[in-house]
Amino acid sequence: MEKKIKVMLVDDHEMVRMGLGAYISTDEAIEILGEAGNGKEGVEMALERKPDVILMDLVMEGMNGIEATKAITEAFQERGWEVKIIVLTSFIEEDKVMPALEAGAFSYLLKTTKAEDIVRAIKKAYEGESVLEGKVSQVMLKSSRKKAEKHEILTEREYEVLLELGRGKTNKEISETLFIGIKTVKTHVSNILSKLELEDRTKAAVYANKHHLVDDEK
Amino acid sequence: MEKKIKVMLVDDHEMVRMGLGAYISTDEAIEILGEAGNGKEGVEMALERKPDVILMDLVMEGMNGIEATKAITEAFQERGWEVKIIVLTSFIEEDKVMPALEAGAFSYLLKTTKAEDIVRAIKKAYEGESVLEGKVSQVMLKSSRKKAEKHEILTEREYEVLLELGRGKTNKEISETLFIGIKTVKTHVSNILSKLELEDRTKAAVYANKHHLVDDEK
DNA sequence: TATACTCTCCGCCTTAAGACGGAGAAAAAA
DNA sequence: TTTTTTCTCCGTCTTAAGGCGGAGAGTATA
Repeated sequence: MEKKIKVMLVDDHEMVRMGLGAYISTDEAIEILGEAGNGKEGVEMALERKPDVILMDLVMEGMNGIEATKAITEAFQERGWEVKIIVLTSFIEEDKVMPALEAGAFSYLLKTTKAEDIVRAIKKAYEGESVLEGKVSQVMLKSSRKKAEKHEILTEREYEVLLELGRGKTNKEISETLFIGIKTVKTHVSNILSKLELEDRTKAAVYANKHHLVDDEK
Repeated sequence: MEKKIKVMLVDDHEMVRMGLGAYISTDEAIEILGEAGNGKEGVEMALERKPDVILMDLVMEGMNGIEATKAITEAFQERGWEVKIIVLTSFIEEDKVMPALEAGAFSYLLKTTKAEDIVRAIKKAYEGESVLEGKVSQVMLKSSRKKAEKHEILTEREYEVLLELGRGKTNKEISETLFIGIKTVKTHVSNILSKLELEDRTKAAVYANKHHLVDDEK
């Protein structure tokens, strides 16, 4: 029992840190190395204190959890250190599961997870065993067997045109934006429609928006 | 000091409840009456234990915070009881601020709020003073002085047509969905375009999507 | 080198869109 | 009761869209 698992918390919710910290530190095998309130702080503290396990929130002001995870993973790799990052998130954010894992997250838990299960996950992570929230594995499966999003078969130029379609532009407007002839735009649009199996530009615009291809600020 | 403020927590994150609970109960003027892990439980417990103040999470599985707030407010009003509900949320969910307040929320705080400030808010709520996160007041201002969303000047029927446009339908498809003639659809579409100051159906479709008028499931 | 892909642009043709103006019926408001 | 709205539909006219086929130039790839 001489060596405790050194854990760090990164979360911008003070009360979450308090709750987690309080519960976790009741476990003799674990010690809390420190807490950080945002990604940047987290990265710095991690490099300073070399934790074994980091509980990382995803949604944070400034540097978010994915960026912080990536930064820490890379920095530790360079130095030959090791750390397991457990991503904690409020609810399944489907589109962030894969990026988080790619960024180097080792486990993925929901914040609704019971405290004792989190402690268990920390121990498992320390021992090299990854824990993924049930729903997460489903998301992974879905995204792996997902027949490559249709729009991925578009060429680069076609994709650009699709974005403009998603903004509601006419062929003329697109031709002016991309500095090409209207005829060319029409060719691209036709190709896009047939590749995406859509009937008209309006459906393409809806497609682009539904798939969050377009910037969302009104 | 004989009478403590009776507080209840409703949040589906056990660790938040633990953190909040632990901190809050260190304050002599406050006692934790109980914790609930979802809206339904929260409503039942509130009716049973008659708390003075409820800290209510907004995002929860099953019955969410807004519904729970409404249910509790109504039930207490019927019985002539009083309770102050403080809504807690992870980040500014602009579109939920007003609904929450309308449902009867007394204060609105972010989860990033420091624990001591939360305690302060509880005491103020008990004394009848509402606390609104700075950003919240801005949102309220924005939504109150907001020049009625353009689409609010649409007639009911036009609005229905706009929804179909947002789904990418053609005039013919819309006419079949709404059981009206194509000519009629065209009239509606023309009116919509001129009212919303848009040039074509594609822009209308984008508009509908950007304003979340359309159901979002892919 | 030969092949394939991408981006660019042409003409021709058909049709869905959209503007403009008009109008009847029903319901709500003045 | 008169007026206003709303919903419905008509005809006409113009044009943006989109399908089809072809093609030259540049670049990546086998």
